[in-house]
Amino acid sequence: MGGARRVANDPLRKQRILDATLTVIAEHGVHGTTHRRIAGEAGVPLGSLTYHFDGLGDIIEQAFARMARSMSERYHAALTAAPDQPAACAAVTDLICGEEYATPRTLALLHEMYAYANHNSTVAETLRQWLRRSRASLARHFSERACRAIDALIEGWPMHQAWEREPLDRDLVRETVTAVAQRLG
Amino acid sequence: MGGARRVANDPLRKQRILDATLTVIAEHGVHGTTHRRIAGEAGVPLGSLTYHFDGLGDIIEQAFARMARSMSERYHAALTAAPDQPAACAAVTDLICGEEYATPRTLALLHEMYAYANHNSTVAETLRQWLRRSRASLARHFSERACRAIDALIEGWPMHQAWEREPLDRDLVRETVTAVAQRLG
DNA sequence: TCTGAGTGCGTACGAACGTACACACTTCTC
DNA sequence: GAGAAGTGTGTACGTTCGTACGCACTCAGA
Repeated sequence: MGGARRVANDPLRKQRILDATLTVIAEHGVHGTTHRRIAGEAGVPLGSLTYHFDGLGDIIEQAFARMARSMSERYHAALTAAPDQPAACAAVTDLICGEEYATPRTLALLHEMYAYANHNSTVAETLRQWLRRSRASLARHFSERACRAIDALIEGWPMHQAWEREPLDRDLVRETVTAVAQRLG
Repeated sequence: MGGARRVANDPLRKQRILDATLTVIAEHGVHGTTHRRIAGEAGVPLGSLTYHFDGLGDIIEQAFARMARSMSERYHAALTAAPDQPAACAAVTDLICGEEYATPRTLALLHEMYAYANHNSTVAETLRQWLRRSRASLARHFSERACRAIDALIEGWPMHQAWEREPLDRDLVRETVTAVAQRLG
């Protein structure tokens, strides 16, 4: 019977492995991500990875899914807190310029995810979900057309800026976002 | 003496290998790019790669450099052809919506390059050069502040759109670009 | 206390990889 | 025609990878 069910010794191990995976990807890229590096980063034995996951692809897919979920939540929280459109513009400006979203680690992971999604349909679906949710968060404050333009700005600006020497001009970002929001309704 | 200089049988071989490398990267990602796949795609023997290049990293670096140069030239040509700012806005709209720049293959390669540049300083420098050149092309028609915003749009919009089902709304893009250009000088 | 089912891990193996290198081939000089 | 020098390639080697799997361990039920 199923009664003799043992419980896992370390229930958080799966999540620790996924977090370690994201660290390895951010540091070495997907092309440098291996079972052994992940195990070393997470401090777990090599066999633990094949026990909890169905291969390296499965680990990477779940790691990206985990990242997408946590980013989606932060995104949603930042935008739903805004009472009106000017506040929403400020929130978007924070997302673009801020220290939370546009960290080097996050941007590196985002690039890796976009690149990997081109070759893995599961990650591609995860990515589409996250784009859909972020647009839904924007739609509370902006017209559908404005959403598309602002989404492009949120996407492109930090990515470009990551390769510049100087920090982003916050006033310029806010002015651009506001202009787009007003012009497109 | 150096007089007995033999000439290469196939002087275009290096370029064919680099083009094949880009094809392999677009199809399998950097993480799935190997000497053997490149050789197969280019139709050259395996030993030919180690003869012409100093390892796989060298091949990838030169392939990305080749891509950046050709894209930079197209970018420059599209923008210098525009006589005034409205024409430049149209050119930018074409870059974002067009069939030339925003192809699935090009976008996939761009993502791979951005991701790889985080872990390879040579490719990072190549990327910075290409960003500098594209901004210089924009600067012929727009203020420096407008350049930054438009650059972000060119970057972010096709990348987002690649994951949508429906094609881009050309009028929306043109209106956004024009609005940003006017508002920021 | 004994048993058995489920948990978790150390190790080993086949495959694929990057790279080196011995060797054929071609063309120029004498 | 003989030798030299540079071009290009087939193959083989050492390494590292992903993954499988036998085995130790733990505890619920009898």
